[in-house]
Amino acid sequence: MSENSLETMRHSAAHIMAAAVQSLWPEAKFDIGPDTAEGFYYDFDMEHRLNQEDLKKIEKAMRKMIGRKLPFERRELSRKEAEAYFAEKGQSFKLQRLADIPEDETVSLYSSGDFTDLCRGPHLEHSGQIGAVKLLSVAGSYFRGDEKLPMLQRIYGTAFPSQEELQDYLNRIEEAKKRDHRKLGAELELYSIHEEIGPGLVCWHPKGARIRHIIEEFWKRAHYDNGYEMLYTPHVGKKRLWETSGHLDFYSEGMYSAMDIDGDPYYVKPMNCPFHILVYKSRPRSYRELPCRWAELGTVYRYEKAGVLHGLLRVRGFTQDDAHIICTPEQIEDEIREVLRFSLYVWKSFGFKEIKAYLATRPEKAVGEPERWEQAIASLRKAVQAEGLQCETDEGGGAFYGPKIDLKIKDALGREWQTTTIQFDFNEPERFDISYIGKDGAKHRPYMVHRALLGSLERFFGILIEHYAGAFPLWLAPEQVRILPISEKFDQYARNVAARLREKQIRLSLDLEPDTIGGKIRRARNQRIPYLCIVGEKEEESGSVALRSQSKGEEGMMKIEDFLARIQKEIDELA
RNA sequence: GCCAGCAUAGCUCAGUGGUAGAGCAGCUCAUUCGUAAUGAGCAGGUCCUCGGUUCGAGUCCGAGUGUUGGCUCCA
Repeated sequence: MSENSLETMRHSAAHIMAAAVQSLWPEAKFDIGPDTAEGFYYDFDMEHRLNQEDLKKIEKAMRKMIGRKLPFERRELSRKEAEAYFAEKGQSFKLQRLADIPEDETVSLYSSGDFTDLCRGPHLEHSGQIGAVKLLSVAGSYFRGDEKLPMLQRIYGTAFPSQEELQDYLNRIEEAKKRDHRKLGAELELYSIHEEIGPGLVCWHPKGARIRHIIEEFWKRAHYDNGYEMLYTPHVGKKRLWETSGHLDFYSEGMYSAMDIDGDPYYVKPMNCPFHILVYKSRPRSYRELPCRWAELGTVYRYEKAGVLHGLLRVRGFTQDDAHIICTPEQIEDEIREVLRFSLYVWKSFGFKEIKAYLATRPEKAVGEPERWEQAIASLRKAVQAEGLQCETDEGGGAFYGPKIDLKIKDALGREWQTTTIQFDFNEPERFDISYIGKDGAKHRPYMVHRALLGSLERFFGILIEHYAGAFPLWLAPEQVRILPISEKFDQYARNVAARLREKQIRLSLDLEPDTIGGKIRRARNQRIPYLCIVGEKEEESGSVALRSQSKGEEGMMKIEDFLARIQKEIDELA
């Protein structure tokens, strides 16, 4: 049985890679080798530590096998026979994988050349049908992904039908490297992380901070316009608070150890919710004042394992664009829908159009009555449908305290990023015993929803840098315009132009260095400045600038008023 | 945290056991220029840290720190 899909080809390529590894290191033990979204991998266990040189050797052996058009031969056999086969070969991982196969399923082996693998298939007819192959990297990987189990060596590779398609893929990787926010972050002087301060702790430089400020202003305006109020809350709280909230029971591995203040242990906050709840609890609440929509750009600190830190995308101190919505059960559906609508508006404003939803439902171990879970999930589902979002359901994937919707956005390179999260919480309202007085004069338990739209400002900034490849749209650009006089003779005119633009709050600089115009342009281009105004004799005579834009290049002479009108319009449209 | 790499000037990198190098950036001087690099000069180093081997370590060995690619986890 064979099927010539890309997945099948990659899976077959994984087999051929395993065969090549077996030919080079006969003592290797094999785990599994599936295809992935981008290619394939195979996990091995052996004494020899694989390196880059080995990948070349393996690739070479693979090419040979591909050239020999080795058939993939399927053989079905009894569980006993299969066990005997892998036991004889000393393939202990294969024996464990074999034990995972349900009793009623047939056990099949696939052979290609001297390599035989436990495999459901399907495969290509023969290895000659594998197109262009490339091995990419070696990495460690736990058996079954469990950190208590042995660490295996994983080789990642990819395969495409043709050399051209493979080259396209490799070019995309190159393009992604050029956009890497860590590289651009240093080049454009946006942020830095210092060994002396600590890993995962971010310093925002003037240009990065300027962008953050613009994001925050936009965010606050949008929240006020959409019925939210802002809170500011402290960075630390007593041990007792975190016991009440349940964080010390369920989240302690993410929290830093306590500090002593007057003999009392205090913890730095990993979340803002307990503080918001105490604001709610500061006096009795009536149903008339619900929903409460309270937002905060709350800076939190979470312990992340050293190996997972990654630029701005995974850090230990970050600012969540957090909010908590406390409302009555009758309001919950509208509230969820409103949050989702608001989130999509924010994403659109920042230039992200493709968005997918992931709904996570009740896990085995959960708090809260099942009916509440059902109502919550139903309202999440309705909201997603109402907004016409594509949605996948992750059954049992919710947190123990409530179901959630996560949004993933697609960037300019088609990569997905998890950002927005909208989470029900049936735990904390109980633990803090919060209530509201209903129409009936009785106390009722409100619903509570946590939500972060951008996720965290650090992570969002990282995504934004890569999405725009450092060339921020005009409204976000830290330096919107640079004025470049042709020579020092026109410095004064350049200053006059700058003054005209500054009156309109345009962020700009003047390049008065004694360089050639080519040198100045090059420098400005490298800084990804949206508009360059080149000024010389002709411009001075006519009260204009020679415009060069980041997106279109040379655009010719333009009156200062016309230029101002144009960029003002662009800024207003968040373009 | 675990596995495997990497760490030399602000940045990108060369330097295989014998006196630390280049380009760019910086500073100074000259040049006054029309759309992606004007020229010359100067300055710049705890070769990540600590320990070891050696007559001698940027180079070899060990430990630590940071970082990269993964695993696990997640905003």
